[in-house]
Amino acid sequence: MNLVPNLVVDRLPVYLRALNVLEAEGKKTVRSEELGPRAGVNPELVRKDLSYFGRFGKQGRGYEVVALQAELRRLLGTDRQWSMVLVGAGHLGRAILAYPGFVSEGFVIIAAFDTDTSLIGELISGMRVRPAGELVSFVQSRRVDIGIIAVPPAAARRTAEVLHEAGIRAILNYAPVMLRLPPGLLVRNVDPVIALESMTFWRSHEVA
Amino acid sequence: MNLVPNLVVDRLPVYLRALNVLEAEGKKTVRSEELGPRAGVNPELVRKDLSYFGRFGKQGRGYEVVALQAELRRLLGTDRQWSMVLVGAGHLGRAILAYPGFVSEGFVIIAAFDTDTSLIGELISGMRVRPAGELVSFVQSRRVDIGIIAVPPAAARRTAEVLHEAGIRAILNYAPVMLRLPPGLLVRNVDPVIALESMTFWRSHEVA
DNA sequence: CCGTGTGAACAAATTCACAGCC
DNA sequence: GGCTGTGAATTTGTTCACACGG
Repeated sequence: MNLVPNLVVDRLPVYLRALNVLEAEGKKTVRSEELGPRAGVNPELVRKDLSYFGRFGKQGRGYEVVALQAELRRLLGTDRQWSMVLVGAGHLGRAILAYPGFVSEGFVIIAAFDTDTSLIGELISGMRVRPAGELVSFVQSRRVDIGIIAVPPAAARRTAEVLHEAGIRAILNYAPVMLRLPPGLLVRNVDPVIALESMTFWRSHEVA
Repeated sequence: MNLVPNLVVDRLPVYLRALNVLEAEGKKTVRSEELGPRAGVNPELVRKDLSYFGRFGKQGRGYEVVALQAELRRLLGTDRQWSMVLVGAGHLGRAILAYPGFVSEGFVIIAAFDTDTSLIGELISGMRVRPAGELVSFVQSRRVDIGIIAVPPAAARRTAEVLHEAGIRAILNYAPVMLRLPPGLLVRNVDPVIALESMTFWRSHEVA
């Protein structure tokens, strides 16, 4: 499965999102001609991408919405739960704890940590904030799949190192810094400013 | 400037991030050999990418950190301010209003809107929440470059339409839905679940 | 002599176009 | 007849390798 291109994998969640909408709309089947545009790609790319993993469609009919949904969830691993720990319980951390979109897709935050002693013990969205010093022992005593970094930029690298040393191999990084990745560690950045800048570039270079 | 590949443009903000770190570290110059890894790409790609826009380096020396920073900011348009309106003042909206990373890069939120009457008039991070009904007239009476969508998924498409009709041509979408884009409208999605799923895919297919 | 800038070689991704199945 | 699945053609992106400037 290492022969599947990265870019293909990155589109699978997008297809799943589109299927969730189709399911909510009560559609039973969908053609690549419709699924493509809903995911922002063209139809033949949908077919090509899916063909890396199997033959999920039926000629003359298209794809069964619910079946393809289940198939993608299985491929993405979201047919099971993934447990996460949050580091940083400031504004961003609070919003992350309150975000309803994680649990519905199988991502569960099981603990939150912060260095700020004034926050420790506080309940945020029903979650007690623990002292950062307990992070390593917590991770080592439980199955934790993913670490979420929501600390200030200056603390991000150190936090990533601590998480990695504690045995975590996947990090969702909200801090606006690029983390240099040790081999075997997966990192995804959530960085709205980078997203904004890729729009302002085009707006700044318009011919009009 | 339309001949510049999209992928190249997407990497410019990443280079800028790396340069910001280098500047904070007090480095005066940087070679592509160092800048590449810090941005998660290899050195020759840095040189090739930058060469689309000019010759910023000096042979035998590398790039001047501050000068390249300024050059990239100019290219990305972040040498000026971009004004944004926020739609949705729930948990997510609050975190967005409190996020310090926007202003430092020239992105300023000038108004916040919500449909929830119990929120209207409330002060969040010093910003008064306005009724959603005032959104269109506000946008039409001011220069607003970017709309930020932080509403529940079901309301996202309608919000995008309203922003677009009011004349906004760039949207930062935090709602977990893919917006079908009218031509001329730029959209970037900030979706942590999609980021997570592209990691769980690989973790689910490991040979080990 | 070191490191950029860049054409040329290569690799990867997307689109085309159609055979085959429902 | 309609739509998938897929090799082949094409386009796009990356890496190589080296000439050239500081």
